[in-house]
Amino acid sequence: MTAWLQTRRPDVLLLQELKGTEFPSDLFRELGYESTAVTQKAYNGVAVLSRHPTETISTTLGGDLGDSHARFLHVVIQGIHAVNIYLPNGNPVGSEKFAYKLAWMDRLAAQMSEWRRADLPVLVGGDFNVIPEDIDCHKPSSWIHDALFQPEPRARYRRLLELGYTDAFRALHPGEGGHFTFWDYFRQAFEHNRGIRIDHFLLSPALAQRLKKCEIDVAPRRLQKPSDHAPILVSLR
DNA sequence: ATGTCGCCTCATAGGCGA
Repeated sequence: MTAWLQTRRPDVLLLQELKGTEFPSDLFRELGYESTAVTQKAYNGVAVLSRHPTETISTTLGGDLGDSHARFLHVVIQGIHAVNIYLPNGNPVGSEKFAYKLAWMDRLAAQMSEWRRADLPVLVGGDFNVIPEDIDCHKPSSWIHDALFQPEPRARYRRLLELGYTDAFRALHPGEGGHFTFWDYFRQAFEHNRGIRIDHFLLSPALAQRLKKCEIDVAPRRLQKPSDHAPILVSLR
């Protein structure tokens, strides 16, 4: 990951699924990045790395004071509200975890609606754990029983777009299938490009106007011991 | 149902979440 960081030198990097309480801030500082991390033991965890000064606005998603999962981090960097999310997976369908996912998405919609009312320049990025459309997976029939593909989370994802947010990748690549950000470790899924597009950047109108480029970098997925996700990059004017 | 990976613990195997 540090090799990738040094090669690509993004201004900002949003990380999800830290899965531990240790975060190597010193390492990233040596590479020129300040870091803000929200962690918990074993599960979840999100962090923002930035080459520019970062102001932390919130480390929790509103709407449920009893929710202690480390899944949300809202910062401001160079006037842009960058919100890093690790949206609940929700499997198995119909479980308490599925209900938590839907409730979390309703809370996110409420928050994103507020930001729209205030007309803030907002970028929400991260692992949404939602396959928005059929073209965002290699074969819909393989996913019909999965929480990431259910009508309810997909309707809630569309609701976020209806609030006025732009799916950065889809806006620049309309109708293009075969572009994924996640492939299972099983059965050589990556080698066969049997994946899903679940990591997204949603941009408020002011930032959507500045959208220049959005690409998925599949190269890290080919390395030894890779993450099951590939990074998605967005460039703004 | 299964496949793989990485974390955790009443730990060196099995459960859990992905």
